[in-house]
Amino acid sequence: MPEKLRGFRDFYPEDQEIRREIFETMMEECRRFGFREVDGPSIESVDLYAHKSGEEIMGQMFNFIDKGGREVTLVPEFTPTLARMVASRKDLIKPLKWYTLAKFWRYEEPQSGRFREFYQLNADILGSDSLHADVEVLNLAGSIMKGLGLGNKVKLKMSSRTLLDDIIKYLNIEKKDSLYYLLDRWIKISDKEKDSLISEIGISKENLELIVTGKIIEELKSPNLDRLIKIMDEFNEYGTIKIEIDLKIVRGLAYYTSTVFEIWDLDEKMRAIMGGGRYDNIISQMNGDYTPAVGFGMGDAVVENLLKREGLWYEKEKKRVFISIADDKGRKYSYYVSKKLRESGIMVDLNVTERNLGKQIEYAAKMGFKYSIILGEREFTNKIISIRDLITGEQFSMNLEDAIIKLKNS
RNA sequence: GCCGGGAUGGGGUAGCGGUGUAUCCUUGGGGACUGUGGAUCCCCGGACCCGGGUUCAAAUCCCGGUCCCGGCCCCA
Repeated sequence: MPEKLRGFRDFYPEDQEIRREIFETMMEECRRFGFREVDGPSIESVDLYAHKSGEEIMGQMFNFIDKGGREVTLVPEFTPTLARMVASRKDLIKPLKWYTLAKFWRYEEPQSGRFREFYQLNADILGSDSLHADVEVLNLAGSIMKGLGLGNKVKLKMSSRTLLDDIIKYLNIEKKDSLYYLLDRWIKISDKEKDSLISEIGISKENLELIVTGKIIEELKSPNLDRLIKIMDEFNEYGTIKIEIDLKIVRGLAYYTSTVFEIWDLDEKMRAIMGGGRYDNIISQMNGDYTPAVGFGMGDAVVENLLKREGLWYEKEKKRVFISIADDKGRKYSYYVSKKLRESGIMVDLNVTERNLGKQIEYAAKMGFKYSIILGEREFTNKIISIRDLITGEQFSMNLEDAIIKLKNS
């Protein structure tokens, strides 16, 4: 039997149904915030990602030569596609609030919370450089967390590239990139590596401490700091999840310009659940029109890990009805009954085997149905249906109209 | 791309050079049951990841690959 490809996943019903509910929760929250759904291609030209550091990025993309000789890749992220879509439509009324939930691919080694194919929700506001756009995007992210039942399990960590640049200037640090690198990897690297980076940057331990702990903001005056604090104040005004400044949040992407943020589980045992920030220059790099933007991406894998850890990975109870039949009259009657029930909006499954009644009811019970309707000559002749509650064992007979009311209300 | 640990029916496992048909549990299918339950009993199906090598003999030892779990790099 052929194996599935490394880093790819099969989703069986018992998991897929839960995933579907989670995705619906995310997208419904986007719509409630006034975001509109968009989608893009699954394959793009590698040129679209060329603004990132050259050849090195190629090893992390699922790229190949297509039959026409084009160098293409399965899309590794949404933002460049989004930028292209916005740049090529000058008639769009700004600001845009767009979301998408799609599959993305990266050719990397699979590990906890990371696969080669994954789903990612993206939500962005384009065409506003106001801090209120940042707030709206963050409120959406916080509301999604609440909607998933994770409101008190996670926190939002904020920083700002421009603020960090102010700090670098204030403290007279020359090796900016090395400092970014050090902060980004702060939790992961050993003291020895830290020391070597510290001496390379030429920063004093006291000053570094001010950055890492965030205490630096108490003595710094800067419009970028004011902006960040205003964002946080307004975010707290709306009130969804915890928020804090963490100057160690850098994010790897070159295109972020000011605000950057991540959502983490409270004890920071997992990877970031969501990440994003403000990217004001990508679209103008494509068509010259200044279109500032802010948004985030949230993958499915870490969310799933966290929901499982918190015991929230389970299917909400569903009302489901299975029709069992006792004889040929019942079989024929079942087509009429199932059609009426389905037309009234009730989800109905029915027996598609030659099994005897006992086996049918056993099947319905094992599959987790709440009710089994039983149809046979008796029901057909008397124009009734019998409903057996598979949890309590109670059984009633009634006419179809009353049964529809009962099934819809239970 | 690199490093560590794994892989035995659908799931979980025992066996770790030779011992009869590879163990046990579970799941799946059928029957006992011609209009009523996950019980019970009976029957059936189903596995040593792939390829080389060592050996009289390999599920077992060695090498390579694949996939899984985790970590590094990177993180969109």
